[in-house]
This record gives sequence, C-alpha cells and structure tokens, in this order.
Amino acid sequence: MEILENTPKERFQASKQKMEKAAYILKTVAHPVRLAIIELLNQQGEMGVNDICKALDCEQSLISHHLINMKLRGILQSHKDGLNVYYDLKEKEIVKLLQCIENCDCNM
Amino acid sequence: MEILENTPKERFQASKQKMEKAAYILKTVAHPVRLAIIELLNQQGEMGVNDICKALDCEQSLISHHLINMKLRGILQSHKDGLNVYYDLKEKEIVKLLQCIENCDCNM
DNA sequence: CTTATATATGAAAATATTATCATATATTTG
DNA sequence: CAAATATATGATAATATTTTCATATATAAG
Repeated sequence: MEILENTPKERFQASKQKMEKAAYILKTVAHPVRLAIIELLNQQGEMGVNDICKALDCEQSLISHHLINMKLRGILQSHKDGLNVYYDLKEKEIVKLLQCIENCDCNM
Repeated sequence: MEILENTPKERFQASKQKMEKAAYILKTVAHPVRLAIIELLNQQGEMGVNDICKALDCEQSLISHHLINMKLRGILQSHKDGLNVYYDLKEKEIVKLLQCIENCDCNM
C-alpha cells in the first residue's frame, strides 16, 4: 500500500526527506578508505580487520573506526570468531554506486 | 589503448586513485541541498538561480555557493541571459546515483 | 545617472568529519 | 595466571564542509 502525498507542502517535505536519506547514505560512502573497504569486501568476501588493514596499508584504529561506522549505518555486517572479527558487505546495492561513478567525468 | 598495471604496487596505487576520484564525486553530491538541486534540474531542465532558491526554500547566497561549487566540479553548467543565470545539469550520469540509492536501506 | 534586481564573492562563524594516540577489552596460548 | 594478539573505544587534535552575513558586481529600466 502506497502513501499518497497530496498537498504541495507534503510533497516538498517528502522530497526533502528523501534527499536527506540519500545524502546520508552517500556521505557514509564518500571517503576513499571506506570505498576501498567496500570494493575489497566485494571482491574478497568477508575479511578480518587485520587483513583489511594490511590490504589497504592503514592503521588498525582508523580502519576499525571506519568499519564500525559503516556497520552502524547498515552497510557492513560482522561476526566474531575467536580473536578475529570478520566484516562483510551487508548492503550490496552500495557497490552499484561505485560502478555508477566509473562513467562520470568530473573536474578534480 | 589501455594502460597495463603490472606490479602489485602499481595496481594498488591505481586503485587508490580510483577510490579518491570516486570519493571526490560522491562528496560533491552527498548533501541534501545539492541533491535537491540535481533532482530539480533533472526534472525541470535549466533554471534561474532565484527560481531554484524559491523551489527549495533556501537563501540565495547559500544556493549560489552550492551551484558554483557543483559547476566548478563539472556537474553543472550555466549560461547568463541578462540579469539571470541559468544552471543546468552537465553530468547527467550523476542522476543515476540517486536512482541507485532508492533501493538501499540504511540505518539512519 | 539612479534605482532596482539577480547573482557572486569573501570572510567569519558554526559544524561535521577524519586521524591519531593511548589505552581498554576480549580471547587464546603457554 | 601471565603474555600475546586482535579489535574496540574515547578523547583530542587536525581538517574540511557548510552556513551566514555583508557587500560587490553586473545588467536592466526609468
């Protein structure tokens, strides 16, 4: 069942919220290290934190912050096995963003 | 003609650069007002600055900053006609990002 | 030339994001 | 239990982004 937005004001608010959600998702992904994590997990499947650190040549604490952040926002999931914590892509749609961008040419 | 990356180091660097470019594009778009501008222009075609301000119920100066920023980065283009400046989408690929996100469900 | 209108600009203030560091916690091993 | 390893946490520092405000510029109209 669909919600109908009738008044212009309601439509405006709905669109505003939609943009806020989209911006929120884009923001959590718009960072080179986080994108690298996403691509890595997409290619390799689940990985332990340390392996991610090594693969991306980044400090453990920094990677941990990014991982937890993305997990909190529903992009990653994780499970623990002994000492290790394995992270994996939860929201696979997110990978399409990267593909989407391949074709953009922006001025950097 | 394609450039071949041979050593792991070279591949690593190439991927790093790719992620930086992608993050750059995502960042310039990851903002509710800028997304709203993009959607608006996609629906309406080119619009004057003032009409954009009214449509989004935002201050002129703020909209102007966002417009100029996105133009600088190659997402928008503009032309002047008398007193008015009309902005339009230049990089249409960008709209696909929004479509891409519709299907994501993130924790907000 | 004066006034009005549309847009741009730049600096400063307000906020948000990211990185770093020191340390805590949890688990395994001996 | 002590030591080693993997990961998380939290505070702080470093940076970057966004908003606001006052004002500049350009064009048009009277």
